[in-house]
Amino acid sequence: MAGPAVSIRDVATRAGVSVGTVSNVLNRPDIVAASTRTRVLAAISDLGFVPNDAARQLRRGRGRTLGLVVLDVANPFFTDVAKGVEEATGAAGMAVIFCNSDGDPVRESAYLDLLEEQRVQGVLITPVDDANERLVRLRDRGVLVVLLDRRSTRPDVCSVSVDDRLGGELAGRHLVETGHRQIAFVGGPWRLEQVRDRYAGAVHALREAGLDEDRLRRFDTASPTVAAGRDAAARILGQPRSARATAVFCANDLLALGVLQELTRQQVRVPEEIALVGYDDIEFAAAAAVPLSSVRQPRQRLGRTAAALMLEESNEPDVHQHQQVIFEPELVVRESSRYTRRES
Amino acid sequence: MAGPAVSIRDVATRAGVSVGTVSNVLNRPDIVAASTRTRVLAAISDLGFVPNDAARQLRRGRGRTLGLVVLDVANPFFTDVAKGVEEATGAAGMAVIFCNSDGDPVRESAYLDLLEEQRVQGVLITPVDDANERLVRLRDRGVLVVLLDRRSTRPDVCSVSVDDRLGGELAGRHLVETGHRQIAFVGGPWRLEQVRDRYAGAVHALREAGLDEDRLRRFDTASPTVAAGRDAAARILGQPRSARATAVFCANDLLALGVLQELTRQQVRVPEEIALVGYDDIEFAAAAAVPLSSVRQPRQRLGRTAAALMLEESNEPDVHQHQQVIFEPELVVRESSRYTRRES
DNA sequence: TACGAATTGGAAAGCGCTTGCCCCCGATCG
DNA sequence: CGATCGGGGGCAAGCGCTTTCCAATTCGTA
Repeated sequence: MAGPAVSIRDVATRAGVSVGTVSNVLNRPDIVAASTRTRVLAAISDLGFVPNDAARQLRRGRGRTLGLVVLDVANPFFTDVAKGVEEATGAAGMAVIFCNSDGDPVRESAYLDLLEEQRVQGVLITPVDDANERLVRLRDRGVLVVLLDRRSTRPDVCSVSVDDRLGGELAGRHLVETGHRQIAFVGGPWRLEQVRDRYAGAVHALREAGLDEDRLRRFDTASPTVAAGRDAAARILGQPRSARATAVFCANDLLALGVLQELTRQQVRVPEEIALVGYDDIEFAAAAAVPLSSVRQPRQRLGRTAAALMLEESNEPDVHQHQQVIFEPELVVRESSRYTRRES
Repeated sequence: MAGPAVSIRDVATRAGVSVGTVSNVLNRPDIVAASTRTRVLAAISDLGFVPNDAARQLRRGRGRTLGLVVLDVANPFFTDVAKGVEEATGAAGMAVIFCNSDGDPVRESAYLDLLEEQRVQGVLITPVDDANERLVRLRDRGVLVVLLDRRSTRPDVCSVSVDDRLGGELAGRHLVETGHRQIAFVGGPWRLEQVRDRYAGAVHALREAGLDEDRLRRFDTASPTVAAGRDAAARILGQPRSARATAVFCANDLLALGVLQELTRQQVRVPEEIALVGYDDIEFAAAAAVPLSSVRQPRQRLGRTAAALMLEESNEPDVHQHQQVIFEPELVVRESSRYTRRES
């Protein structure tokens, strides 16, 4: 059943050359004479030889894979980021080990162990919390680390992120300008820096408009998922009518979609009774029951840039400058917040 | 910067034992005396030793990773499948290399090469076409192969799928029963067996009702995405009113969401003017502008089962029986098709 | 024709780990 | 009390590949 497992030696024998020469054909084809090269290549394809990357990696010290650790595979935001990463790495012939921490520090840590055992070239990660200690240790061992969707606090670690504070501000300002004075913020877990920053941005927008910051009421969620969104909406609707928010700003679109579902179920009209703004502008936001206003992030670009930074650091360590790339988000207004409230 | 790369030898020295003993502590702790074991363990943690999986793999012949090749990472169907896979493999301490063929045979093949180089234990794959030849070759080389969301035609290859024909039938029958006589089928690329089977199922439902099969009109799409769905809807609406379909059955929910968007944009009422049924029942289907009827598949279970099959074959080759697992889909009726048409 | 330079390919030393084999030593048995 | 037994651990041979160092061959040139 299991084939004969052809190795570089078999190729060498068949081509009538030494093992070293075959290796050269594989890695530095230019230094071997054309005639020998074709002969070796022929032997390779005759035998169906596929080099063993483990052996290569063992010899070279580091492999051709890199790890990508995200908070949630099921979140389209992250799948788009992953696409960007893949785009950049695929071109460089590298494999991506895709890990899903699910926002759980324990799982995150387990995956980091695994990646370390694999001797990956580097790790692109959206950390669950500020687990910098663990990441610094990784780096000290020679594993490149690039923070994804999170600003690095250390000058010697690259990061690619989007200005979440600004995003929060855009959303907050938009809601204030359309007349809202009681706004609910749905997000969580609070442990996530993204959530805190988006909240802070919204608070800033309120202050800027001369409003008291307690106009923005936090509804924490256990996770950034559709189900958690439905749950949060139920809590919001549980408030006495007079104190109830007239607008909801969600830390991501999954939550917003959940909120929207629950509001619809309870027959609350969006945006007339409650306006809604999400975050990420995932593809499904535009297709929602009420097309969702959302803060757009350059998702694929985020991934592509992070991967590029890593590859650069890996291939040209001397040229490479550590940097914190920050993109700007952009507010996309759709139905869900297209209703201007009379001041009350 | 790069740390001292501690190897098993350093651990051995520090613990005052031989390299072999350290290895034994790692792999067969029971055969090592308790006192030695604790000493070694202490050394390991003092030094922060992390075993090099490449070396282990080289020695053992095969690694602790497996490949998962899907048609589209951005499709929630596949991310849910991936979650199932991860669930099963994570428990077994295995890593998943997540690959995205994007429905492109070339990319698929490139990823297969890569996985082969990595000497993965096995590959879980939703093949782009019936590229069985390539997969059989893989198998002959000792790489386990399990087909995912696709029925295996060979008795010696495991597969886990959902009965797509039945799914198509359920959708078709439902539409026929609610009075539709002109139905559009949106799906593609036609190359995908899933698409063809779902279509065939719907055709069967028509026949069963004594209707001519040309009542089901195919609108092929280049890809199973939201954008392609919008495009297909435009084509459907381009038909003369009299011949225009009163219902659309889409080969997946992404397409259905796209169709819905375009219909809404052109102010065609769903379901009154045109009813809509999707496939997969992704989470976003229920949250759509008009909640989408859809054929539900046990997504996570699909992934979990496939991974379990692979692990079983890997760990207990003698016990293992190759099998073709087939789950049954289920129709979930929501707003988008909840309107019964008068016969015309 | 002959010498050195340049080119080409071979030999061999590991990379870090697993594992079969063997040895040592204290315990058990006749 | 000597021979036997068996558990614990050391030794060393590679796994498949890369890469450095050299030897051999070829070519250009005087």
